[in-house]
Amino acid sequence: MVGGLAVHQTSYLINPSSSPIQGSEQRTREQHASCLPSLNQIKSIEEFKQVHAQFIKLGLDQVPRHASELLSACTLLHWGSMDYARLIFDDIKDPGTYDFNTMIRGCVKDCNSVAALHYYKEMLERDTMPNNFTFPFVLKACAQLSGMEEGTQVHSQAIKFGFESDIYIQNSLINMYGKCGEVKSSCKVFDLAGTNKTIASWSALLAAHTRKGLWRECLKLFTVRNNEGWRGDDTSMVSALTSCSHLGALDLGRTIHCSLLRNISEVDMTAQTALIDMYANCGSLEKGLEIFDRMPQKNLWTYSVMISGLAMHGDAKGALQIYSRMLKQGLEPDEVVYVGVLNACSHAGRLKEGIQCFDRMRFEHQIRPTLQHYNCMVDLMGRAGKLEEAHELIEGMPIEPDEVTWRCLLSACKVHGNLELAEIAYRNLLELDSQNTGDCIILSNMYAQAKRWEDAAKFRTDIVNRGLLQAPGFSRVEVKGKMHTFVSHDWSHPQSYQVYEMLYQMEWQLKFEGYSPDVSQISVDVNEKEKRRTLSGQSQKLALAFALLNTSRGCKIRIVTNIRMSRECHEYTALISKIFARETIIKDRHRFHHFKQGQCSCGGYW
DNA sequence: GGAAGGCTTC
Repeated sequence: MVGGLAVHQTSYLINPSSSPIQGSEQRTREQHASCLPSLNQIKSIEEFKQVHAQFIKLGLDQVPRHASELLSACTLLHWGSMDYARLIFDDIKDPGTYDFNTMIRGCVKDCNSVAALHYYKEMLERDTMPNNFTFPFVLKACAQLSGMEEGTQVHSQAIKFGFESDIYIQNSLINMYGKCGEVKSSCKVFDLAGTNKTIASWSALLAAHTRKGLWRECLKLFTVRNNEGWRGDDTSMVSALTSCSHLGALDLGRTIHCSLLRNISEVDMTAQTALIDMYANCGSLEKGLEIFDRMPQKNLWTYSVMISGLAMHGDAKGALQIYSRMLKQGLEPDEVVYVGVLNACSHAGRLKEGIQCFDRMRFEHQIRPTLQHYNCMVDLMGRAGKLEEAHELIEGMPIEPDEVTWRCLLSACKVHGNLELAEIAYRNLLELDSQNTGDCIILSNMYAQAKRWEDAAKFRTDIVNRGLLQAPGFSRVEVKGKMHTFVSHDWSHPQSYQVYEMLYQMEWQLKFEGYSPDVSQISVDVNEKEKRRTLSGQSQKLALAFALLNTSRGCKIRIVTNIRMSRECHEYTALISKIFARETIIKDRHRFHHFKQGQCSCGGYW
């Protein structure tokens, strides 16, 4: 109805009552065809069907050129329909390379890569020669599938057909290997491209590294790219920003932000979202919020990133506000949004709201909870002290719990001192063959706290007997755009001597504040002095001392660590932030802690 | 005769 109306209103159609052309010469047909609307002006599939009917009436659908045009309009325009396109394609007596390419391209656009590969196969079976346009589409289908086997085959066929040095195909290959996680192969193709390289070659290469978690390498390549004079490409910058975000590299992230503003006339939504994520993940939540508030348009990703950012910083109120704004805007939340929302509740101990959101996700938004959601819930309940309920939830889950699930329960047991349930959690971790030394250490510490030294020691020897290696705890701090990494009792840094001297001064001042380290968390039965020595050399403290030495007053200190903040370290940092009047932001394995004037943003709940 | 490549959240 709507389509019909549109057609009559625009009146560029031939009067439907006029007689069809009976096999008259091409020219008459073409004259009629010229009265038809330009295919890319069509706004809906209904309208398209009417035009298609006219083509059939005029016999134009059998003219190869027109048939191809109809096909590509139907596959590629926003209203397009692959089901209908398939009918048109099946009607073409002898489809050419262009038609096959159109179908492959359409299937890829429709995210139906399997169908795309079928058309490619059919193309070869019918001896239709693929051309330089065919391979980018087919490779994109392989990339969508993460199909390394298919991708490699197509790669050899591209070589066989002589397209080895076509830069579009090379870029598609870099992308395909990247999506398959084969970064080495991406690099190989990239190197082979030599001076052919374009800006897209770089961005595909950077994306391949980011996807694989090779963030440092991504940033190194990004620097090389910049030094070679490539500018003004926001896709590459998005990959670089993502890497900064994971590394906590704020200074570099800021530099990229500046160059985005300098080189790109209009920063798009994806880049802005990546900026918000970078700022939030690097400890500068305010800056992230500022960008978020200024964005005239936001999509699901933007909201999602902002919610997770606020959650990580323990701002549950803010996260829930953004979540309602998102709903008000009519956006349908997805499972990732709910991971953020549940995390926010968990980090702030908002048990009631967390349970409400969990229900809303399942019943109102019809999202089946994933293991990640259940893990958030176990964490939320456990840390709020509802240990039995958390245990019940695990037992009743429709999915098998994993290591994370039991570890959430274990650490909640540690916080609330429930040894009995901790033992159950630990047994389950053993059954899952967990190789994590942290689990043994938690239990060992719990026994130590209960003064059950023998049991504590048993768990320590367990670590040795099972041949477990403790992943070294490290802390990173960025000073003048350069990352410095410290492990516990580290002497490898060139400034180590000064760092330990600073540490000594810090502890001296802490003593004046009446601080005495809580050594009860150390499960080895050694003397007090030895325990104190263990505590004072922790990587976070080394990083803190280093930052105090190398940054000026008024400058915020930002540290990223891979271990979970201990009570002792928390109290230590809070006091240092007061004594040295330095705002200190620490990102531990789970969240951010903002220390200011002796207080922490988490309010002691983490 | 006509078409093409790269990016973001847990």
